Amino acid sequence: MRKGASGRNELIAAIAEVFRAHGYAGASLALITEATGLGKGSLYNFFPGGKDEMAAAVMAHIDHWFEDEVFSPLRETKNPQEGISRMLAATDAYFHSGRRVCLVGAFALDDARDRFAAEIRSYFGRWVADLAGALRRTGRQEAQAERLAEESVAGIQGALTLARAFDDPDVFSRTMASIRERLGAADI
Amino acid sequence: MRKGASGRNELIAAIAEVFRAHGYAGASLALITEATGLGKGSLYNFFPGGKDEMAAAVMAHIDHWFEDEVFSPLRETKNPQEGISRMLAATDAYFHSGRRVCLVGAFALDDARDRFAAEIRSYFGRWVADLAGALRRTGRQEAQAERLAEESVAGIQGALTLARAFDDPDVFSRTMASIRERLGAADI
DNA sequence: ACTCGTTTGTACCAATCGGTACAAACATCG
DNA sequence: CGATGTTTGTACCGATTGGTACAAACGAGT
Repeated sequence: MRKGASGRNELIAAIAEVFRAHGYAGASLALITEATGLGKGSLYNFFPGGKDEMAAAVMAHIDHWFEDEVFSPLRETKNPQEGISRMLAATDAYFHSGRRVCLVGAFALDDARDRFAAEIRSYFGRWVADLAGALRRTGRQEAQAERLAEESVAGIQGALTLARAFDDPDVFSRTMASIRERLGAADI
Repeated sequence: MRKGASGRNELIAAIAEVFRAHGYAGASLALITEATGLGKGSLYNFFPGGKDEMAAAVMAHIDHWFEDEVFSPLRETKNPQEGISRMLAATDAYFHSGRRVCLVGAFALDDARDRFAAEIRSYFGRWVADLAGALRRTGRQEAQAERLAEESVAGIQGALTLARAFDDPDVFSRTMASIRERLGAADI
Protein backbone atom coordinates (compact mmCIF):
# COMPACT_ATOMS: atom_id res chain seq x y z
CA MET A 1 0.00 0.00 0.00
CA ARG A 2 1.63 3.19 -1.18
CA LYS A 3 -0.38 5.89 0.44
CA GLY A 4 0.29 5.09 4.06
CA ALA A 5 -1.74 3.30 6.69
CA SER A 6 -4.99 5.11 6.05
CA GLY A 7 -4.96 4.11 2.38
CA ARG A 8 -6.79 0.88 2.95
CA ASN A 9 -9.60 2.59 4.81
CA GLU A 10 -10.06 5.10 2.03
CA LEU A 11 -9.99 2.31 -0.51
CA ILE A 12 -12.67 0.41 1.35
CA ALA A 13 -14.75 3.56 1.64
CA ALA A 14 -14.56 4.10 -2.11
CA ILE A 15 -15.60 0.52 -2.77
CA ALA A 16 -18.42 0.87 -0.26
CA GLU A 17 -19.94 3.70 -2.27
CA VAL A 18 -20.02 1.49 -5.35
CA PHE A 19 -21.87 -1.27 -3.50
CA ARG A 20 -24.18 1.34 -2.01
CA ALA A 21 -25.05 2.79 -5.39
CA HIS A 22 -25.40 -0.44 -7.35
CA GLY A 23 -26.01 -3.29 -4.93
CA TYR A 24 -23.89 -6.41 -4.77
CA ALA A 25 -24.79 -7.82 -8.16
CA GLY A 26 -24.63 -4.43 -9.86
CA ALA A 27 -21.23 -3.49 -8.50
CA SER A 28 -19.04 -4.71 -11.33
CA LEU A 29 -15.27 -4.78 -11.12
CA ALA A 30 -15.26 -2.20 -13.90
CA LEU A 31 -17.21 0.22 -11.69
CA ILE A 32 -14.98 -0.52 -8.71
CA THR A 33 -11.89 0.01 -10.84
CA GLU A 34 -13.26 3.33 -12.00
CA ALA A 35 -14.27 4.49 -8.51
CA THR A 36 -10.98 3.57 -6.89
CA GLY A 37 -8.59 4.39 -9.73
CA LEU A 38 -7.01 0.99 -9.12
CA GLY A 39 -6.63 -1.69 -11.75
CA LYS A 40 -7.67 -5.26 -11.26
CA GLY A 41 -4.09 -6.18 -10.45
CA SER A 42 -4.08 -3.95 -7.38
CA LEU A 43 -7.60 -4.85 -6.38
CA TYR A 44 -6.84 -8.55 -6.39
CA ASN A 45 -3.61 -7.86 -4.58
CA PHE A 46 -5.46 -6.25 -1.69
CA PHE A 47 -8.49 -8.53 -1.86
CA PRO A 48 -7.35 -11.93 -3.16
CA GLY A 49 -10.86 -13.23 -2.56
CA GLY A 50 -12.25 -10.90 -5.18
CA LYS A 51 -15.60 -9.21 -5.05
CA ASP A 52 -16.76 -11.32 -2.16
CA GLU A 53 -13.82 -10.29 0.01
CA MET A 54 -14.28 -6.65 -0.97
CA ALA A 55 -17.89 -6.74 0.15
CA ALA A 56 -16.91 -8.52 3.34
CA ALA A 57 -14.29 -5.86 4.05
CA VAL A 58 -16.86 -3.14 3.44
CA MET A 59 -19.31 -4.83 5.78
CA ALA A 60 -16.65 -5.18 8.47
CA HIS A 61 -15.68 -1.54 8.05
CA ILE A 62 -19.28 -0.40 8.46
CA ASP A 63 -19.71 -2.72 11.39
CA HIS A 64 -16.72 -1.24 13.20
CA TRP A 65 -17.86 2.29 12.54
CA PHE A 66 -21.32 1.61 13.94
CA GLU A 67 -19.91 -0.31 16.85
CA ASP A 68 -17.74 2.66 17.82
CA GLU A 69 -20.05 5.54 17.01
CA VAL A 70 -23.55 4.15 17.43
CA PHE A 71 -23.75 0.97 19.46
CA SER A 72 -21.09 1.47 22.10
CA PRO A 73 -22.37 4.91 23.19
CA LEU A 74 -25.72 3.25 23.81
CA ARG A 75 -24.10 0.70 26.10
CA GLU A 76 -21.35 2.65 27.76
CA THR A 77 -22.56 6.18 28.31
CA LYS A 78 -23.51 6.65 31.93
CA ASN A 79 -26.62 8.69 31.19
CA PRO A 80 -28.76 6.53 28.86
CA GLN A 81 -30.50 9.57 27.40
CA GLU A 82 -27.15 10.97 26.39
CA GLY A 83 -26.24 7.65 24.80
CA ILE A 84 -29.46 7.73 22.80
CA SER A 85 -28.74 11.29 21.70
CA ARG A 86 -25.26 10.31 20.59
CA MET A 87 -26.58 7.36 18.62
CA LEU A 88 -29.17 9.54 16.87
CA ALA A 89 -26.61 12.19 16.02
CA ALA A 90 -24.13 9.62 14.69
CA THR A 91 -26.86 7.92 12.67
CA ASP A 92 -27.96 11.21 11.15
CA ALA A 93 -24.38 12.08 10.29
CA TYR A 94 -23.63 8.68 8.81
CA PHE A 95 -26.61 8.71 6.47
CA HIS A 96 -25.87 12.30 5.47
CA SER A 97 -29.27 13.29 6.79
CA GLY A 98 -31.03 10.95 4.41
CA ARG A 99 -28.96 11.42 1.28
CA ARG A 100 -27.08 8.19 1.83
CA VAL A 101 -28.45 4.69 1.86
CA CYS A 102 -27.89 1.89 4.37
CA LEU A 103 -25.76 -0.73 2.65
CA VAL A 104 -26.58 -3.38 5.24
CA GLY A 105 -30.28 -2.72 4.75
CA ALA A 106 -29.89 -2.89 0.99
CA PHE A 107 -27.99 -6.17 1.26
CA ALA A 108 -30.71 -7.53 3.52
CA LEU A 109 -33.29 -7.17 0.74
CA ASP A 110 -31.14 -8.36 -2.10
CA ASP A 111 -29.79 -11.90 -2.52
CA ALA A 112 -26.57 -10.70 -0.90
CA ARG A 113 -28.41 -11.55 2.31
CA ASP A 114 -27.58 -15.22 1.87
CA ARG A 115 -23.88 -14.38 1.62
CA PHE A 116 -23.79 -12.05 4.62
CA ALA A 117 -26.68 -13.31 6.70
CA ALA A 118 -24.63 -13.50 9.89
CA GLU A 119 -23.13 -10.01 9.53
CA ILE A 120 -26.50 -8.45 8.68
CA ARG A 121 -28.25 -10.14 11.57
CA SER A 122 -25.50 -9.13 13.97
CA TYR A 123 -25.53 -5.49 12.83
CA PHE A 124 -29.25 -5.00 13.30
CA GLY A 125 -29.34 -7.28 16.29
CA ARG A 126 -26.83 -5.20 18.24
CA TRP A 127 -28.51 -1.98 17.19
CA VAL A 128 -31.85 -3.12 18.54
CA ALA A 129 -30.45 -4.83 21.64
CA ASP A 130 -28.19 -1.94 22.65
CA LEU A 131 -30.93 0.61 22.12
CA ALA A 132 -33.33 -1.54 24.12
CA GLY A 133 -30.73 -1.73 26.88
CA ALA A 134 -30.42 2.04 27.02
CA LEU A 135 -34.20 2.38 27.10
CA ARG A 136 -34.36 -0.05 29.99
CA ARG A 137 -31.87 2.08 31.85
CA THR A 138 -34.19 5.07 31.39
CA GLY A 139 -36.69 3.10 33.45
CA ARG A 140 -38.81 1.46 30.81
CA GLN A 141 -40.03 -2.10 31.12
CA GLU A 142 -38.15 -4.74 29.18
CA ALA A 143 -40.92 -5.65 26.75
CA GLN A 144 -41.71 -2.04 25.99
CA ALA A 145 -38.04 -1.15 25.57
CA GLU A 146 -37.56 -4.03 23.16
CA ARG A 147 -40.57 -3.04 21.06
CA LEU A 148 -39.64 0.63 20.96
CA ALA A 149 -36.06 -0.17 19.97
CA GLU A 150 -37.19 -2.47 17.19
CA GLU A 151 -39.63 0.09 15.87
CA SER A 152 -37.07 2.85 15.98
CA VAL A 153 -34.49 0.94 14.00
CA ALA A 154 -37.18 -0.11 11.52
CA GLY A 155 -38.33 3.50 11.31
CA ILE A 156 -34.82 4.65 10.44
CA GLN A 157 -34.50 2.03 7.72
CA GLY A 158 -37.90 2.82 6.30
CA ALA A 159 -37.20 6.53 6.34
CA LEU A 160 -34.05 5.93 4.30
CA THR A 161 -36.08 4.00 1.75
CA LEU A 162 -38.72 6.72 1.54
CA ALA A 163 -36.14 9.48 1.34
CA ARG A 164 -34.57 7.75 -1.65
CA ALA A 165 -37.96 7.06 -3.21
CA PHE A 166 -39.02 10.70 -2.95
CA ASP A 167 -35.49 11.95 -3.55
CA ASP A 168 -36.17 14.15 -0.55
CA PRO A 169 -33.88 13.96 2.49
CA ASP A 170 -36.39 15.88 4.57
CA VAL A 171 -38.42 12.71 4.94
CA PHE A 172 -35.50 11.25 6.82
CA SER A 173 -34.99 14.32 8.98
CA ARG A 174 -38.67 14.44 9.93
CA THR A 175 -38.71 10.77 10.88
CA MET A 176 -35.52 11.15 12.87
CA ALA A 177 -37.03 14.04 14.79
CA SER A 178 -40.10 12.01 15.56
CA ILE A 179 -38.06 9.03 16.71
CA ARG A 180 -35.95 11.31 18.89
CA GLU A 181 -39.16 12.49 20.52
CA ARG A 182 -40.52 8.98 21.07
CA LEU A 183 -37.23 7.81 22.54
CA GLY A 184 -36.70 10.84 24.68
CA ALA A 185 -40.15 11.66 25.93
CA ALA A 186 -41.07 9.47 28.84
CA ASP A 187 -38.49 8.28 31.29
CA ILE A 188 -41.18 6.86 33.46
CA MET B 1 -50.68 -16.47 -25.24
CA ARG B 2 -51.77 -20.06 -25.02
CA LYS B 3 -53.08 -20.38 -21.50
CA GLY B 4 -55.95 -17.93 -21.73
CA ALA B 5 -56.34 -14.37 -20.55
CA SER B 6 -54.94 -14.90 -17.07
CA GLY B 7 -51.70 -16.29 -18.46
CA ARG B 8 -50.03 -12.95 -18.74
CA ASN B 9 -50.78 -12.06 -15.15
CA GLU B 10 -49.34 -15.33 -13.93
CA LEU B 11 -46.31 -14.78 -16.12
CA ILE B 12 -45.75 -11.32 -14.67
CA ALA B 13 -46.17 -12.68 -11.16
CA ALA B 14 -43.51 -15.30 -11.79
CA ILE B 15 -41.13 -12.69 -13.17
CA ALA B 16 -41.89 -10.45 -10.20
CA GLU B 17 -40.64 -13.10 -7.80
CA VAL B 18 -37.32 -13.24 -9.64
CA PHE B 19 -36.85 -9.47 -9.38
CA ARG B 20 -37.89 -9.64 -5.75
CA ALA B 21 -35.36 -12.33 -4.92
CA HIS B 22 -32.41 -10.99 -6.91
CA GLY B 23 -32.96 -7.28 -7.56
CA TYR B 24 -32.92 -5.72 -10.99
CA ALA B 25 -29.27 -6.33 -11.79
CA GLY B 26 -29.28 -9.83 -10.34
CA ALA B 27 -32.36 -11.00 -12.20
CA SER B 28 -30.73 -12.58 -15.22
CA LEU B 29 -32.68 -13.82 -18.20
CA ALA B 30 -31.47 -17.30 -17.31
CA LEU B 31 -33.20 -17.04 -13.92
CA ILE B 32 -36.35 -15.62 -15.50
CA THR B 33 -36.35 -18.39 -18.08
CA GLU B 34 -36.07 -20.96 -15.33
CA ALA B 35 -38.76 -19.40 -13.14
CA THR B 36 -41.28 -19.03 -15.94
CA GLY B 37 -40.49 -22.14 -17.93
CA LEU B 38 -40.42 -19.93 -21.02
CA GLY B 39 -37.52 -19.66 -23.43
CA LYS B 40 -36.06 -16.39 -24.55
CA GLY B 41 -38.07 -16.59 -27.75
CA SER B 42 -41.34 -16.45 -25.83
CA LEU B 43 -40.10 -13.90 -23.33
CA TYR B 44 -39.06 -11.49 -26.07
CA ASN B 45 -42.30 -12.16 -27.85
CA PHE B 46 -44.30 -10.96 -24.84
CA PHE B 47 -41.84 -8.27 -23.80
CA PRO B 48 -40.07 -6.96 -26.92
CA GLY B 49 -38.36 -4.36 -24.77
CA GLY B 50 -36.50 -7.07 -22.87
CA LYS B 51 -35.63 -6.97 -19.20
CA ASP B 52 -36.57 -3.33 -18.90
CA GLU B 53 -40.07 -3.92 -20.19
CA MET B 54 -40.47 -6.95 -17.95
CA ALA B 55 -39.57 -4.90 -14.90
CA ALA B 56 -41.89 -2.13 -16.03
CA ALA B 57 -44.73 -4.62 -16.44
CA VAL B 58 -44.05 -5.99 -12.97
CA MET B 59 -44.06 -2.49 -11.51
CA ALA B 60 -47.35 -1.68 -13.25
CA HIS B 61 -48.84 -4.93 -12.01
CA ILE B 62 -47.87 -4.18 -8.42
CA ASP B 63 -49.11 -0.63 -8.79
CA HIS B 64 -52.53 -1.80 -9.93
CA TRP B 65 -52.80 -4.30 -7.13
CA PHE B 66 -51.97 -1.71 -4.49
CA GLU B 67 -54.24 0.83 -6.09
CA ASP B 68 -57.17 -1.58 -5.89
CA GLU B 69 -56.49 -3.26 -2.58
CA VAL B 70 -54.60 -0.71 -0.53
CA PHE B 71 -54.92 2.87 -1.78
CA SER B 72 -58.48 3.01 -3.03
CA PRO B 73 -60.00 1.62 0.19
CA LEU B 74 -58.24 4.45 2.02
CA ARG B 75 -59.89 7.00 -0.25
CA GLU B 76 -63.27 5.52 -0.93
CA THR B 77 -64.43 3.73 2.18
CA LYS B 78 -67.00 5.85 3.97
CA ASN B 79 -65.68 5.10 7.43
CA PRO B 80 -61.99 6.12 7.37
CA GLN B 81 -61.12 3.73 10.21
CA GLU B 82 -62.50 0.88 8.15
CA GLY B 83 -60.43 2.02 5.18
CA ILE B 84 -57.32 2.02 7.33
CA SER B 85 -58.14 -1.46 8.59
CA ARG B 86 -58.59 -2.70 5.05
CA MET B 87 -55.28 -1.20 3.97
CA LEU B 88 -53.47 -2.81 6.89
CA ALA B 89 -55.04 -6.19 6.22
CA ALA B 90 -54.21 -6.02 2.50
CA THR B 91 -50.65 -4.94 3.26
CA ASP B 92 -50.15 -7.78 5.69
CA ALA B 93 -51.55 -10.24 3.18
CA TYR B 94 -49.45 -8.91 0.32
CA PHE B 95 -46.18 -9.18 2.21
CA HIS B 96 -47.10 -12.65 3.47
CA SER B 97 -46.88 -11.33 7.01
CA GLY B 98 -43.24 -10.33 6.55
CA ARG B 99 -41.96 -13.27 4.53
CA ARG B 100 -42.09 -11.32 1.29
CA VAL B 101 -40.13 -8.23 0.36
CA CYS B 102 -41.34 -4.96 -1.16
CA LEU B 103 -40.02 -4.84 -4.71
CA VAL B 104 -40.69 -1.13 -5.03
CA GLY B 105 -38.75 -0.49 -1.85
CA ALA B 106 -35.89 -2.68 -3.04
CA PHE B 107 -35.80 -0.86 -6.36
CA ALA B 108 -35.75 2.45 -4.52
CA LEU B 109 -32.45 1.55 -2.84
CA ASP B 110 -30.82 -0.06 -5.84
CA ASP B 111 -29.78 1.78 -9.03
CA ALA B 112 -33.07 0.62 -10.55
CA ARG B 113 -34.38 3.79 -8.91
CA ASP B 114 -33.07 5.89 -11.78
CA ARG B 115 -34.95 3.76 -14.26
CA PHE B 116 -38.25 3.76 -12.37
CA ALA B 117 -38.03 6.96 -10.37
CA ALA B 118 -41.49 8.16 -11.43
CA GLU B 119 -43.22 4.87 -10.67
CA ILE B 120 -41.52 4.51 -7.30
CA ARG B 121 -42.33 8.06 -6.28
CA SER B 122 -45.93 7.68 -7.37
CA TYR B 123 -46.37 4.40 -5.50
CA PHE B 124 -45.12 5.70 -2.17
CA GLY B 125 -46.61 9.12 -2.78
CA ARG B 126 -50.13 7.78 -3.14
CA TRP B 127 -49.69 5.47 -0.20
CA VAL B 128 -48.72 8.34 2.07
CA ALA B 129 -51.20 10.83 0.64
CA ASP B 130 -54.18 8.47 0.74
CA LEU B 131 -53.38 7.34 4.26
CA ALA B 132 -52.99 10.97 5.34
CA GLY B 133 -56.38 11.71 3.74
CA ALA B 134 -58.05 8.95 5.70
CA LEU B 135 -56.39 10.17 8.90
CA ARG B 136 -57.70 13.66 8.25
CA ARG B 137 -61.17 12.23 7.91
CA THR B 138 -60.81 10.68 11.35
CA GLY B 139 -60.48 14.23 12.62
CA ARG B 140 -56.75 14.69 12.79
CA GLN B 141 -55.06 17.92 11.78
CA GLU B 142 -53.44 18.00 8.37
CA ALA B 143 -49.85 18.32 9.53
CA GLN B 144 -50.22 15.55 12.06
CA ALA B 145 -52.01 13.29 9.59
CA GLU B 146 -49.25 13.79 7.04
CA ARG B 147 -46.52 13.01 9.54
CA LEU B 148 -48.27 9.95 10.91
CA ALA B 149 -48.91 8.61 7.41
CA GLU B 150 -45.32 9.09 6.39
CA GLU B 151 -44.04 7.39 9.51
CA SER B 152 -46.42 4.49 9.11
CA VAL B 153 -45.37 3.76 5.54
CA ALA B 154 -41.73 4.12 6.55
CA GLY B 155 -42.37 1.80 9.48
CA ILE B 156 -43.81 -0.84 7.19
CA GLN B 157 -40.84 -0.65 4.86
CA GLY B 158 -38.36 -0.76 7.70
CA ALA B 159 -40.13 -3.69 9.29
CA LEU B 160 -39.81 -5.61 6.02
CA THR B 161 -36.09 -4.91 5.99
CA LEU B 162 -35.67 -6.01 9.59
CA ALA B 163 -37.80 -9.10 9.10
CA ARG B 164 -35.54 -10.15 6.23
CA ALA B 165 -32.42 -9.27 8.20
CA PHE B 166 -33.48 -11.38 11.18
CA ASP B 167 -35.19 -13.95 8.99
CA ASP B 168 -38.05 -13.57 11.41
CA PRO B 169 -41.48 -12.55 10.13
CA ASP B 170 -42.64 -11.81 13.66
CA VAL B 171 -40.74 -8.51 13.53
CA PHE B 172 -43.10 -7.48 10.77
CA SER B 173 -46.21 -8.65 12.59
CA ARG B 174 -45.23 -6.81 15.76
CA THR B 175 -44.59 -3.59 13.89
CA MET B 176 -47.84 -3.90 11.99
CA ALA B 177 -49.72 -4.35 15.26
CA SER B 178 -48.07 -1.27 16.70
CA ILE B 179 -48.84 0.79 13.60
CA ARG B 180 -52.43 -0.40 13.71
CA GLU B 181 -52.62 0.89 17.25
CA ARG B 182 -51.07 4.26 16.46
CA LEU B 183 -53.36 4.74 13.48
CA GLY B 184 -56.48 3.60 15.26
CA ALA B 185 -56.05 5.04 18.72
CA ALA B 186 -57.07 8.66 18.81
CA ASP B 187 -59.79 9.99 16.62
CA ILE B 188 -59.66 13.30 18.40
C1' DA C 1 -57.61 -29.79 -44.65
C1' DC C 2 -55.70 -25.34 -45.45
C1' DT C 3 -54.41 -20.92 -44.07
C1' DC C 4 -52.68 -17.38 -40.99
C1' DG C 5 -51.00 -15.26 -37.09
C1' DT C 6 -48.99 -16.52 -32.68
C1' DT C 7 -45.84 -19.02 -29.84
C1' DT C 8 -41.73 -21.58 -29.19
C1' DG C 9 -36.94 -23.55 -29.20
C1' DT C 10 -32.37 -23.16 -30.88
C1' DA C 11 -28.42 -21.13 -32.51
C1' DC C 12 -25.98 -17.27 -32.48
C1' DC C 13 -24.04 -12.41 -31.45
C1' DA C 14 -20.91 -8.83 -29.36
C1' DA C 15 -20.09 -7.19 -24.82
C1' DT C 16 -19.17 -7.82 -20.31
C1' DC C 17 -18.74 -10.64 -16.26
C1' DG C 18 -15.36 -12.20 -12.33
C1' DG C 19 -10.95 -13.95 -12.11
C1' DT C 20 -5.85 -15.30 -13.33
C1' DA C 21 -1.03 -14.81 -14.97
C1' DC C 22 2.88 -12.31 -15.07
C1' DA C 23 6.37 -9.13 -16.10
C1' DA C 24 7.45 -4.27 -15.49
C1' DA C 25 7.66 -0.53 -12.15
C1' DC C 26 8.07 0.68 -7.66
C1' DA C 27 9.51 1.66 -2.68
C1' DT C 28 12.38 0.28 0.97
C1' DC C 29 16.44 -0.95 3.26
C1' DG C 30 21.18 -2.73 3.62
C1' DC D 1 24.19 0.91 -5.86
C1' DG D 2 22.02 -3.74 -5.44
C1' DA D 3 18.74 -6.77 -3.46
C1' DT D 4 13.95 -7.78 -2.00
C1' DG D 5 9.28 -7.72 -1.55
C1' DT D 6 5.13 -4.99 -2.83
C1' DT D 7 2.25 -2.69 -6.11
C1' DT D 8 0.70 -2.01 -10.70
C1' DG D 9 -0.92 -2.37 -15.65
C1' DT D 10 -1.96 -5.33 -19.37
C1' DA D 11 -3.26 -9.23 -21.66
C1' DC D 12 -5.86 -12.97 -21.38
C1' DC D 13 -9.31 -16.80 -19.80
C1' DG D 14 -13.87 -19.28 -19.97
C1' DA D 15 -18.50 -18.24 -18.62
C1' DT D 16 -22.41 -15.52 -18.74
C1' DT D 17 -24.73 -11.27 -19.87
C1' DG D 18 -28.87 -9.08 -22.57
C1' DG D 19 -30.46 -9.31 -27.06
C1' DT D 20 -31.45 -10.97 -32.15
C1' DA D 21 -32.67 -14.09 -36.05
C1' DC D 22 -35.43 -17.38 -37.74
C1' DA D 23 -37.51 -21.61 -38.93
C1' DA D 24 -40.34 -25.14 -36.88
C1' DA D 25 -44.49 -26.05 -34.23
C1' DC D 26 -48.77 -24.67 -32.86
C1' DG D 27 -53.91 -23.08 -32.34
C1' DA D 28 -58.04 -21.01 -34.15
C1' DG D 29 -61.08 -19.99 -38.01
C1' DT D 30 -62.78 -21.14 -42.28
